[in-house]
Amino acid sequence: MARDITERHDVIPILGEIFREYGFSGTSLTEITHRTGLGKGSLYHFFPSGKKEMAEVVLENVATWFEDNVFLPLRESKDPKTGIKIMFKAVDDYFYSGERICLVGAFSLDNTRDQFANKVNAYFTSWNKALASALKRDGLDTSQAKGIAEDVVLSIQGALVLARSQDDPKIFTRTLKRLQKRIADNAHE
Amino acid sequence: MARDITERHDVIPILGEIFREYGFSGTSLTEITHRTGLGKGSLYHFFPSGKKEMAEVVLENVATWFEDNVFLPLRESKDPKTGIKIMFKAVDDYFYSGERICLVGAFSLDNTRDQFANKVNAYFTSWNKALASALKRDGLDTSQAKGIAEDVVLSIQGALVLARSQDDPKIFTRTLKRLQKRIADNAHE
DNA sequence: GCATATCTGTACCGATCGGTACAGTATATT
DNA sequence: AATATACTGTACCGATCGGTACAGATATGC
Repeated sequence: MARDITERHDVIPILGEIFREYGFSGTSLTEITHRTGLGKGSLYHFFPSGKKEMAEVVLENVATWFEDNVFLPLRESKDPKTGIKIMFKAVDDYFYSGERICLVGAFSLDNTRDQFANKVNAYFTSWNKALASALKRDGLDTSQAKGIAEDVVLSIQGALVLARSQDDPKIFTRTLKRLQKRIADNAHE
Repeated sequence: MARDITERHDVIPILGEIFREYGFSGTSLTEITHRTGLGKGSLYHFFPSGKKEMAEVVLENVATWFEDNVFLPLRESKDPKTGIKIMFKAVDDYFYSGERICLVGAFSLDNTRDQFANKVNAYFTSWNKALASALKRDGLDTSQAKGIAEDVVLSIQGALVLARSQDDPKIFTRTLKRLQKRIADNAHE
């Protein structure tokens, strides 16, 4: 036996960055072998079903990260305001203040959308619901909470697209601030 | 001589839809020959530089459509409110009320971003500036106008991403309404 | 109707795609 | 040390990639 799971685990973040850069169809195994330092032999040992499995694992990895660091605090923080604060901090960290794009967002525009539809859909749904629940516990009525949650989630995605296209990460950080203010303004009405 | 430019012109919208569906790297010439009904011979007659030229032409086509139907009204409508109204209507039409994604947005997340960076960048910059100018003429100060313009443009992009991922176009139409209301609320403050 | 220019189908190219086969090497267990 | 299991490098596969060459069809101008 050997390092087994550990090496596989180490490779996942690298795979994530590659898929982020090139998309699913744009990512070649050659690129993967170069960046990971692993030959095809190792790659197919760790991911017997090939490229698709790699993408699925990466997607799951992203999902659990957000579950632990974003959705859970939103749902279960004693003070919902704290949960929301944690969310914005985590999001800012995760996307390197706008220098990194959202893998899930990228996959949802690709034709890969069909192949990974469930996971992509679940990611955004979870986020939306978790945020809406926090907003409700903060005193907003259901429809208000849903509306603002949707607005926030979609603005974050849009900000990432725009920041990328303009090569200006500040668009992202500005947007995050604007959204936090919007939530604060809506809360004490 | 023959139909010449006319046929080439007819093919562009089809190319646009294909690139929208598959992204740049995901689109194959085989798919293009199938959907357009043109063989490689014709394709390379009309677009001597191949796939990249096709994408560039499509991108230019999108840009001029938005210039004519969105940016120009925003900049030059006598009543800025009318210009903004025209924008929202045109955007709703263009994206089939959320059933169609933004080609430019998709390209800005792909690795193709590097190849088409200028055009992608220009598209969003023009939109932003045109909308900000309309908002200023409507009485907002410069920084307010810039902020709201950015917010609107990025929200539209985000709404398209989310609508696609959730397979729910209503997210898009809802967002458009919300944005119009936000502009109206900000105007008479 | 003949010449000219425009278009198009087909066959083909080298390169690269994702994926497989498998012998060989490392690592652990006993 | 022997054996079993986990890993890895390499050679190779058929399919498809984007792109080219070019002969033949089609249309236009005169």
